[in-house]
Amino acid sequence: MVPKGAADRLAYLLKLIASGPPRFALGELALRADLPVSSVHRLLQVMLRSGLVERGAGQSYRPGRELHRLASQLVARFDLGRSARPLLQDLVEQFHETAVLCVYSPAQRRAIISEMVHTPHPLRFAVERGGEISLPWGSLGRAVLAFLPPGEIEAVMRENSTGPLTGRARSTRKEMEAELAAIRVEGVARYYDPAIDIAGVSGPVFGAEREILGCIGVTMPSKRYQLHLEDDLALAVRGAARRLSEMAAISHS
Amino acid sequence: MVPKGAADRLAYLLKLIASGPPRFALGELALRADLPVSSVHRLLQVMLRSGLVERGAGQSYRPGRELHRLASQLVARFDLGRSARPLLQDLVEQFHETAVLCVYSPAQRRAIISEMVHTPHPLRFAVERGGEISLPWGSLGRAVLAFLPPGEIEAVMRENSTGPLTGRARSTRKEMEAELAAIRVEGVARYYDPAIDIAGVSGPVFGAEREILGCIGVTMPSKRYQLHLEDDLALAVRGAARRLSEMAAISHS
DNA sequence: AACTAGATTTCCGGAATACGGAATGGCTTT
DNA sequence: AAAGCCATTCCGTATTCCGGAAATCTAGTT
Repeated sequence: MVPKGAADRLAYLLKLIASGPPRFALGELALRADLPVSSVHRLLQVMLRSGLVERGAGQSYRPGRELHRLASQLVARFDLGRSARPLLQDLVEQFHETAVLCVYSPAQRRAIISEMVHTPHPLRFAVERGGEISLPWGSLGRAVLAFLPPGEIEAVMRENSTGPLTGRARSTRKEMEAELAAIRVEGVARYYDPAIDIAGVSGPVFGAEREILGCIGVTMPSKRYQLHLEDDLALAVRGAARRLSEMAAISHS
Repeated sequence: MVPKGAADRLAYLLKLIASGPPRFALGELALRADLPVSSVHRLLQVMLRSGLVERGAGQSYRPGRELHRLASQLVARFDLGRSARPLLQDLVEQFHETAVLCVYSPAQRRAIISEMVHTPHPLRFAVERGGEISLPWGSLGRAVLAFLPPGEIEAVMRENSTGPLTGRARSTRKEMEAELAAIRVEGVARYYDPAIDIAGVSGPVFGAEREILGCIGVTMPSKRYQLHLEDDLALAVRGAARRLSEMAAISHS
């Protein structure tokens, strides 16, 4: 479960630190990491030496300036969230429904809501930045799932066997594969489930080498789904996703 | 010179990768890192496993999605460059001279230009994002240097013994210490050197725990320096730097 | 001020892993 | 089709890592 070997563990701890609080204690980190305190301590010494973490007031640690510098360098090259924002705003203006950007994390095999522009409608979903999206359900998840490498799809399907909202068993492997194939052909994932009053359309976003980065989607109560000219919506969503993919490709060339 | 031990080397390579090209080859990285190819290869396997790097087309490597995710998380919490931008713009509007944000990298003991808003004047310096600032010279460097821990100041002074532009030896250790003390008292660093036609005023920017993050400064040809009401300029620069420090502190609490 | 509870830091022997030169294997190019 | 280049694997050695336990340190309390 927990990584073994100094290098593996350093990478593991870095992720925990980046996603953790701005100040943390040794013991607390050891607990989150599920590692012996002395081992975490030794690795923190390494990170201190390289500036990736620093000491704070009292006896606390914090992400270091070198880590922030490293992050800035990467984000300066291309910031998916920032680039997506105007596209999301356009979608909301056009359809008056909530538009979101999801980013996919291959290591955790999870999709996370990264950016979001809300609909003006008072009835909307309580999605929030940082919220997790289940890959096998909903348009957002499936827009990503459909474009994962085959082996990864298998793994995701094994891990998530029941739905997060409905709790009911998912469709069979075969049905699902057919649905994903359809998504690959059309270039967007549609979802419509009156039972839980949710609907949406999402398009995949790719990186410079056509690896999947996430998706752009528009979600709404299923009641409002029919009101839209569905093909217009699908066209616009696919267009936005493709534009974003192009921007990612250009910035990495 | 090059780090030894798997964890140290992983941190070292991560920095090289983040600051390197968006696609790279094993051999190339090994060369930049000054490490044996087989050692770099082994460490890249570790990073692949954790998603920090990924394979690209052909046989190339690239920064992985996990690394971008990690970077986004950190930057989302607080983005110094983004927060500084409006402050820089205000300074330029007010004084019509180039305003810049420098960030300090403690590991390399260097300051780098991170954000910049140019003066409308046609005569201006060819400073660019990513350009290095020598710490012992100029207002930008000294605004940072003055607020480093004593041991670090010593180290910087030992490393840089001659100026980058003038090439002349720096003032004595004693003189320099007096100048830095004055900067600490006043809260801004002033620089005025007609010999190389450069002048500027800079203020230090601190993090949540008063560690120095960098500085905000306004630079100009020395000819134009007298035209400004110097105290107004110093006051405005110090104000901007303090505002930015407050923003950093708030976002990390 | 002295004490206590909690945390961090150091220590150390045993074991696992990192190390890197050299050989192999696989792309890409001429 | 062949050659050159680069990535990958192999393997014996030696170094580093590992983690429980002891020693220190810090902060809070009596």
